[in-house]
Amino acid sequence: MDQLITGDFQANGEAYEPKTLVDGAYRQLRRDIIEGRHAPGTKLRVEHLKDAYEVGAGTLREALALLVSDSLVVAQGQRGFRVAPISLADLEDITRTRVMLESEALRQSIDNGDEAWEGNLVSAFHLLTRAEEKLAGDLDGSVNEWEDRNRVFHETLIGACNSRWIRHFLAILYRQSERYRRISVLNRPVPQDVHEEHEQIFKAVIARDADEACRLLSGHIWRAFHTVSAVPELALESASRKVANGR
Amino acid sequence: MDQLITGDFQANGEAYEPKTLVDGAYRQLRRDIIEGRHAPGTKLRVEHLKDAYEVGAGTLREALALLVSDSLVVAQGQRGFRVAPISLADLEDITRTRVMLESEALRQSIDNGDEAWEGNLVSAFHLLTRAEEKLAGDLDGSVNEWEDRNRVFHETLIGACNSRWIRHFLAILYRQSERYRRISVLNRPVPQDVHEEHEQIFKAVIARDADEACRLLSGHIWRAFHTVSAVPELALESASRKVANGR
DNA sequence: TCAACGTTTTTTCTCGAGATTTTTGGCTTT
DNA sequence: AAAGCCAAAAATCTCGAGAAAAAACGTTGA
Repeated sequence: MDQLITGDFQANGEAYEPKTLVDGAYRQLRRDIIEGRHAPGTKLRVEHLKDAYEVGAGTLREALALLVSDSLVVAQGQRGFRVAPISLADLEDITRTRVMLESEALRQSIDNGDEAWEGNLVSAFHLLTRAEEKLAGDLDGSVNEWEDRNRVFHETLIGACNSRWIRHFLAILYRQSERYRRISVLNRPVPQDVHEEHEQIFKAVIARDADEACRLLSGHIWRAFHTVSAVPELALESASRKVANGR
Repeated sequence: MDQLITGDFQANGEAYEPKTLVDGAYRQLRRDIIEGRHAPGTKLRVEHLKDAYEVGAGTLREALALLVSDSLVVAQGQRGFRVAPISLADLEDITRTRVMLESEALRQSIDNGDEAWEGNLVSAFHLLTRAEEKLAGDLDGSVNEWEDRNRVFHETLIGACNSRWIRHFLAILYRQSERYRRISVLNRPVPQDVHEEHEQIFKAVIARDADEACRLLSGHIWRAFHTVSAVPELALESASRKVANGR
C-alpha cells in the first residue's frame, strides 16, 4: 500500500519517513501546533516560517493548506493563515461529538474485533501502563511517550470499527483534544486516576461488555474535559484575546 | 465576519466572490469533481490542469491541497494527486455515518431552533418544492437548481444545531453523497416520492416531533443510498478499475 | 486630544524555470 | 513469448523573484 498523505492515524506505529518536503513541513508544523509551540490564534507568516522550516515559500503554503484539513489552521483569503483559535465552548463541542462517535466506534469494534485485535489491545494497554509508571516516576521526556501510547491505546480500541469515516473524524477530533490537553498538562500532571480508568475500560472491552465499555469511555473523555476546564482560564483567555486583537 | 476558506456551508446562499486565485481554482475544481467532470480515481495532472483553470502550477497545487480537506482528492507522496475513488461500500459507510450525525443534529436543531429558524425552513422548503415542480416539467438546467435547493433545505434543517463540529462533518459527508447522487441522476431522474418525503420531514419538524422527524430523515437518506446502489454497477466498477490500474 | 489621510513597509499571492523522481517504451536475453 | 533492464520522456516537486494587497506609521488638520 502506498503512503497516502492524510491526517488519519497510521495503521502501525512505525516511524514515518516523509517522502517530500511538503509532507515533512506539514508534519512538523502539525506537531508544533498541537504541542503549543505556535499559540492558538497567532498568525502564521510564510516569510518568517519558511526560514524556520527550511523550505521555500510555495512549499510552506502548500503544507499550510494541508493543515486546513485537520482544522488546525484557518485560511483567510488575502490575509494569510493563522493557527485555529481555541475556546472552552469549542472544547465542549469537541468532547460531546467525540463521545458520540467514539462510543459508536467502540461498539462496532467490540462486535467485529477478532483475536488479533484483542492481542493488539493487550499490547497497547501494556505499553500505556508502563508509560504511566514512568510518568509517576517523574522522568523527563516521558510525557511525549505517554501521549503517543495513549493515542495508540485509544486508536486500537476503535481499530476494529469498520467505518473509515468515523475513524477519520475521530482522528481529527483526537488531535484537537490533544491540543487542549497539552495546555492543561503544563499546569498539572496527568492525574493518578487516569490509569485506573484505562484499566477499567480495557477490562470491559476484553469482556466484550459494550454498554459498560462505552459508559466508562464516555466518563473518561468527559473527565478530561473537566480537567482542562478547571485550569486557570488564563491560557484560553489569552489565546482568545490574541484573536480579538487580530495579531 | 471575514470570509474563511473552508469546506463548510455558507450561512447565506448568496453568490460567493473568490478573493484569490487559489480560492477560485479550489471552488471550480471542487465543483468539477462533485459533478463528475473529473472521474473518480483519475489522476489530476498539474501540468495539464493549470492551463484548463488558467493559473500557475503552484497555485493549482495549493488548491489541490485544500481539496484534501474535503476528502475529494488524495495526495500520494511524490506521485501527485488523484480524485478520491468511490465504491458502494464507501457510500454505505457515508450513509450510515451521515444518518447518525444528521439525526443528532436535527434533534438539537429542533430543541434550539427559534422562530427565525422556522422561517428559514419554510422558505427553503418552498423553494425546494418549486424546483421539484420544474424538475417534473423536465426543464433543462433545473437539476443544478434542484441540487442547490436540496442542499439548502438539508442545511437549514440542521441550521439551529449548535455543534460546529457536527455541522462541519456533515458538510463533508453531504458533498460526498452529492457526488454519488450525480452519478445515479445521470441514469434516472429524481424519483417522484422524494418530494413527498421532504414534505413529511418538513411537517414533522415544524410540529417539533423530533423522533418522527429523525425517523423520516433516516429513511430518506437510506432511500437515496438504495437508489444509487440500484444503478447499473458499471459506473462504480469502472471507477474502481481505474484505481486498480493505477492511472 | 483625536480623527482622517497618504506614504512606507510588510506580507501575501502568483508565476515561470530548474532539479529530482516516476513512468514509459524499446531492447536484449532466456 | 515473457521477463528483465536501460534510456528517453513526462510529471512532480521545489525554489526565488516580482506584482498586488493589507497593515503600519507618521503627518496634517480640526
